[in-house]
Amino acid sequence: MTNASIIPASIHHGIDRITHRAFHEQVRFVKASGLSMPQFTILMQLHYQRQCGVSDIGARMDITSAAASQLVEKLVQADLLERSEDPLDRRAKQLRLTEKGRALVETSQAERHRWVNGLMETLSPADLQKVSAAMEILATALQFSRPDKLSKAD
Amino acid sequence: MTNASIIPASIHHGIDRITHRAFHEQVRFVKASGLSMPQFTILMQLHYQRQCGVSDIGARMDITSAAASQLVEKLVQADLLERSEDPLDRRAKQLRLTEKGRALVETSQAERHRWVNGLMETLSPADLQKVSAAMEILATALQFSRPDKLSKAD
DNA sequence: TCAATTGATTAAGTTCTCTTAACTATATGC
DNA sequence: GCATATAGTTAAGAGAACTTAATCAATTGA
Repeated sequence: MTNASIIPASIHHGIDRITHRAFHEQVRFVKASGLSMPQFTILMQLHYQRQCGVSDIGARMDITSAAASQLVEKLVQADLLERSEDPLDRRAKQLRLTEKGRALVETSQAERHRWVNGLMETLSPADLQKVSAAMEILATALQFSRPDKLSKAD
Repeated sequence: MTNASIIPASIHHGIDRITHRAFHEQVRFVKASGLSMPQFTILMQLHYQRQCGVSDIGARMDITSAAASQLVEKLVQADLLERSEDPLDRRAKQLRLTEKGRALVETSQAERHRWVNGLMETLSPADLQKVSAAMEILATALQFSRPDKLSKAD
């Protein structure tokens, strides 16, 4: 660790507000889409993970694989997820977004980008540049820190 | 608007990843706290809004006031919300966080700050400084843009 | 003053998530 | 080869969040 205990409060405050806003918009979008939050969460996980099995879903969402299986079933029915047999282990299933699923995720991102743009347009070019640089730094850091893949804890 | 249509994609990408991570951690925290997401959403709304009525909750969450009333009731039972009569309009109720409610929200923020700190500690002091400056800019912008208060649309 | 509106609650019923338990099929290891 | 573990599904039922409809009390306004 390069610098411990000197993290400026401004960072916490900024992340708090971004989270609050993003969360609110996300909930609205999902509700409008007709999906439930858990269903949408699965789509997002697969967007960032490309592919995984049913029990991976359960592990990440802290629910049983039975519950995960039921949620997945609905998404498959809705043609948002593709569920195929893993050729290397025929017990397992490979889950992926369908074209329609991918499109929905992209729409949700586009919605987010819309209000982000509204925010950015209020900034001076200099501030915009600063925010852009910082975001690149953050995105890179998040890329490496991700507890995304799979934390096989317990 | 000072600058339209030239918003760098890096900003979108960064916000996307922050949102994804923050969302995941938030869901885990709420689940562990024993509350449901809608319940926790109300606590967060009151954290940022200090006080509001039952139907304000419904409006913001896109649910009927009947539903809002039921959710509020549970939070009052759990001693997380205080519900008192509005002296200026005795039909209305004033909702506020109790001390316990405030503490829970603060714990959720502390949890977020924990992983944010973990991320920040991987950065060089120079990058940390850049992120800090950008976050101040963003927090300020969000303060002014907020659709938080009440959008009395339709 | 009295009708219409508004804020909130309650009741009844629907839908969805999630759990446990039982089951199927495949894989692994002695 | 056979026992055991693993991936996933299904069924039954509990619990939560919603909705609509009915109700009550307080406010507004013509």
